[in-house]
Amino acid sequence: MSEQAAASGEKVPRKQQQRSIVTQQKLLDAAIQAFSENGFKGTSTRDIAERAGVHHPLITYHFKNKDQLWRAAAQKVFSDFTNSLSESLESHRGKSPKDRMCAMIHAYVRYAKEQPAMHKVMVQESSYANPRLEWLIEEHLQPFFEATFGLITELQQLGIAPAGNPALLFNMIRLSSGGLLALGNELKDSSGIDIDAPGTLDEIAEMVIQVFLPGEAPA
Amino acid sequence: MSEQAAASGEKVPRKQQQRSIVTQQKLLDAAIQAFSENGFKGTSTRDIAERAGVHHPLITYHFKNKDQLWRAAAQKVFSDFTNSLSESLESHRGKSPKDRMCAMIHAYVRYAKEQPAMHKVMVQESSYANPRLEWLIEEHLQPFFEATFGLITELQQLGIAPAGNPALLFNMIRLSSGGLLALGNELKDSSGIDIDAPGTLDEIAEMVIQVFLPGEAPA
DNA sequence: CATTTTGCAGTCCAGAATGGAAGAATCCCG
DNA sequence: CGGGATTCTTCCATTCTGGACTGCAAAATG
Repeated sequence: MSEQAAASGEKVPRKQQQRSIVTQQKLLDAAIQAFSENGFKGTSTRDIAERAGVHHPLITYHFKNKDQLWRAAAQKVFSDFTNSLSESLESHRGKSPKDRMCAMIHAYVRYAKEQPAMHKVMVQESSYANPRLEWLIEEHLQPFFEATFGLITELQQLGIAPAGNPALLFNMIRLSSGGLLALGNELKDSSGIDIDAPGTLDEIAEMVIQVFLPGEAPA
Repeated sequence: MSEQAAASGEKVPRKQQQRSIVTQQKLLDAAIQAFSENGFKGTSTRDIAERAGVHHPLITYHFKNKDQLWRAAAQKVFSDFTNSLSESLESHRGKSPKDRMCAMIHAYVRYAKEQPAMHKVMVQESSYANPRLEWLIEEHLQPFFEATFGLITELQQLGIAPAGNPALLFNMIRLSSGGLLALGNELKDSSGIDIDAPGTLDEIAEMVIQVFLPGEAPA
């Protein structure tokens, strides 16, 4: 479309400069960090800019306003997650439902460690009804959840996962996996669990599997 | 000590007036609500005062500052919880470990519904190391957790709870129970789970029990 | 290399949040 | 009912917040 536009006399936009990409990236990373620590209301654009090492009016320039910056940051977190997940699922295509679910849990735990902001942001935005929560659900949670409910139901029919409301079961799995990583700072002092220790991540994933998928896969 | 002080000539403080107690209560309730919605940084003392229907300098008067108000609010939430829990445990004294744990889970779910602020605040304060988190752990979480680890270990030895790190297991139970209620706003739209529907609370508790305590109690 | 667009620094503003001072109203207790 | 403590209200100075604006620097394009 844009080349056609050029042919028809409309101005064609120049390509984005490298330094601009770097600035946006720095702002997004800082925003994810800040928003996950202090929530939307509790985060000032100046704080984000400072973390990014950038003058604060650049936020207006690159993202228009605080709300759009939040959306861009959330978009990054969740699409990175989706990529990470589908990569993992890809390599387990054709395997048994239990294998696929196990792969999913491992991927989820791994990403929750790498980006604990994902879980934190979900909890924070769920605190009260707001447009960001609606956006989050529609854009990212719904599609992912609905795709997974099917797998859960299948596992229940195979006797691998316990019976009951699959949506409830799925959310418990999600909270057990993601919640632990989001609580990182607390767990060390309250329970002696060090999520940075090597092996802890796999230990968590394996325990989730053991608890939520206790049945053996049929031969 | 204070009566002796009066005898020895020191001035004895007058008793607190009723209206003062009411004001403090209103402020505490408003604070719990506000802090759980927007976190510590995201909450302004003026917002709290407004929710409480009270002039904002009264916060300074009654609680000295925002930090102390937060502590008083958290204190209320957690000691209410502790009371609710020990009441439930009291009525199951002498029962089997599994019965006691089941009672605990039901009590936890019930309280998490009544006061979702408890879970939200824990997640929010865990976002980064801070003095409030330290206080929370030392004052409320540590004691509760350590008391429960023993019960979990016992259940594992009886073959009722799955093997593995008891601290990890306990935290998964806690997150599965409390997390669902804290996500209330999200679950309805993302998963079709209505935590306000009658029976949902028991359904959650029963599923947690089914998943985390699958073994039968020995006769 | 000249021109034009893109990206950035610095400044500014109106409104909101903050802590706190000072005085008025209310209530307890003798 | 009066003195003294408690509780509340009004007001202020300072800082913070999101966002707008201007002009300069840097890079892309021909």
